[in-house]
Amino acid sequence: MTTNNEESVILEVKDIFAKHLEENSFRKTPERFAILEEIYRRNDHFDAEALYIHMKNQSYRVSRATVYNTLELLVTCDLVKKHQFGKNLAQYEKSFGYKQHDHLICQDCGEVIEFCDPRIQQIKDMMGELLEFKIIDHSLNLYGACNRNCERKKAGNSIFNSDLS
Amino acid sequence: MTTNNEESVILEVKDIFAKHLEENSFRKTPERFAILEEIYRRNDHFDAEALYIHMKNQSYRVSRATVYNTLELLVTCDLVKKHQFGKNLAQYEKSFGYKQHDHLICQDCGEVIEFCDPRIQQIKDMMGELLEFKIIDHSLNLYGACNRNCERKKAGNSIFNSDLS
DNA sequence: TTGTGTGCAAAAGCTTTGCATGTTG
DNA sequence: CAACATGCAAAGCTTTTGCACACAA
Repeated sequence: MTTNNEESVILEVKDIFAKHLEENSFRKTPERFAILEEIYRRNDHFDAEALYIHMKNQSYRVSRATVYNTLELLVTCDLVKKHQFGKNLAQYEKSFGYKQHDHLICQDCGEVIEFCDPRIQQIKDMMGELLEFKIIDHSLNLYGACNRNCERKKAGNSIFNSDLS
Repeated sequence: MTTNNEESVILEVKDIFAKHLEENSFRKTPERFAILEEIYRRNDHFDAEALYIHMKNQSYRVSRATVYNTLELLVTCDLVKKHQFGKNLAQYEKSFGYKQHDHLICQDCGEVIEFCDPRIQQIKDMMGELLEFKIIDHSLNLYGACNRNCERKKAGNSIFNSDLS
């Protein structure tokens, strides 16, 4: 993950966001792009308040209302994904260029690990057909306890794949 | 689902709850058993407020604090399951004697359909081993739109509205 | 009798809304 | 210039907490 790559991703998602705003006659404000950039410089799961505080700390003048409003816009155009990991607190993560993945959450330390499994897509397809539902989205969270010392793992965050297909 | 069967289930879960309370030196209060009974007479997904209102409407004197406290106890001893269907609102359902199942949620009308798929257990087992996690629980929600008339359903069955009757 | 549980109301925490001001198109 | 977006603060909602009283053990 080079800095150059990060920069090019940011340019790309800004472009996507700009198009989305244009298509829906929303205004291209500096706040909206600043929030998008801030999100794409992160590599973790975060809540709205953390994002707001982090921008404040960088002396960026932005309000909670705008943060929430922009997050909603970004979710709508699939640049950001919104999660609920068992608490009454929405968590977000960037989603452009990411493979569909699910989450394993340690109930002791809160660590979130990502994983992929093709069977989940099979379940979606099958249940959609069986129950006559048009399935748009899903959320699969596994809750448990990491077997090793939570504190050390809290630092890192990894993506594992087990692609059976 | 005969009434006799419902009554015997209620007796059984009250017994389980009583044992759980004893084992943990919690007191067996009438409120706690009344809430348990109320939950086991329902067949839907409900939120804490709906349960509270419903008991109030039956002239049962109970407080929100006790409802939340008791729900927590019931979740701990696996008599009730707690869900988050994408909103900042916890939903509950009785869980004794129920096969493990997951949920399909209509984003238009809020209808909740339950389904089972053995592959989810396979995913849990595999990911637990692969990622060295002891998996305790999971939540799989599929979100989408039911292909048929949502509006009719919206009136009768909405998990997002309290049953005040 | 003792200490936990309860009811009530206030507080806390996350999110949304109203309004005056600023800025995009 | 008009309409929409923003900032700020207040309000809304769900859930938790503090305190005095009640009651289970």
